[in-house]
Amino acid sequence: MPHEFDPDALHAAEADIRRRLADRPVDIEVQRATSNLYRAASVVSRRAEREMLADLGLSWSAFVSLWVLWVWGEMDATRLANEVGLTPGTVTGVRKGLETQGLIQTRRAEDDARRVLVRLTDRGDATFSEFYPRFNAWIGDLFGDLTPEATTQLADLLERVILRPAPDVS
Amino acid sequence: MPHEFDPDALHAAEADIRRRLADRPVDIEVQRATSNLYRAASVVSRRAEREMLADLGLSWSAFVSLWVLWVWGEMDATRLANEVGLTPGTVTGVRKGLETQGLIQTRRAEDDARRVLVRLTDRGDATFSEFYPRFNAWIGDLFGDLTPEATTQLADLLERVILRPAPDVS
DNA sequence: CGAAATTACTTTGGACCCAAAGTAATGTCA
DNA sequence: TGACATTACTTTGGGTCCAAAGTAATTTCG
Repeated sequence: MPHEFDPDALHAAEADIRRRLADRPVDIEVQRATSNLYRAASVVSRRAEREMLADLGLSWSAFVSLWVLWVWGEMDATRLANEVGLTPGTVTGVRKGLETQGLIQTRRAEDDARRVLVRLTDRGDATFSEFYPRFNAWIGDLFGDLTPEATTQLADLLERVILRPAPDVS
Repeated sequence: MPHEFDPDALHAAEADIRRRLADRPVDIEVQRATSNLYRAASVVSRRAEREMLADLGLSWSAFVSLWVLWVWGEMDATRLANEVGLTPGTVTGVRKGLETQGLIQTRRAEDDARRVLVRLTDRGDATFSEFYPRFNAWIGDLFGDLTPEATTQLADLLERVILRPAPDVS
């Protein structure tokens, strides 16, 4: 059986933390948000890969790359890396995999031979268009506990964390 | 320079998504929450490893393991895996690293020779006690945009995602 | 123009982590 | 008691990802 979290253990953990660090309530909440953030991301991507993406032979990052290209159309590798949240080096690998699967195709930009333009193939577009509604229903179920308002709020809060600037090292 | 997200690109992305999928507003928010979740987790753990944990030679998971042991005291490897959100196999590796660094020690349970009990060494406890306030200040700054209430709400929303049961495969 | 800097991407090396199979200890039950 | 199941952990094999160094194209500037 694949690895999952134990609800009782999580709740016991929180009660225990509150007791032990009762004099630093703000710290506890920050630590709890941090810990839950990492665990929630793991849960979602692992379960998605296992329950939805395995059929298509896609990793989480490969799937997100397809999603970005499906929504936006052709773009260069640097922008794709930025959108998906990967390093350029990792995108090179993901790209090659998707290219081998025939889901995307790449070409050099005419005006700048350094840039690599990436887009879905017809097959990639058809595959993704067929798949996406199913995926969306699945992921919606994962957030099914949350009202639409709560989902929006979650997205907003996370965005503020993502966009927090790195500390000034000057 | 290490890899970071571009705020402008993220906002442009969202505007574009809204335009292209304007007829499915709920789906968009779910997808946005999912995407931001993964990216926020990456940003936090990567930045923590680079800016805070590199000095101590700790990975994110090793750090969280120490934190759990510091708060709770001795526990067996299975519970540690559960608390940190790793598979048992991964915990074996993390444990060996921390043991080599002299920060934790392990022993077999007297009443059940299968169980491995893990706890901080005196040095591990001292090291972590000295380090934790600095780390907490740093991570607090990362969430600095959020009010205490918003931080609590974020933690709560994430917890609901973590605890969502796997779909029934019966 | 041409050297130096910058940009866009690729390669390399290694850390991390999981799933699945394997090992050893304990529990169950006829 | 003894076969079988279960539990706790470890090992193995492989995928994913990053940081840093490397390559090639383009831009900047004296």
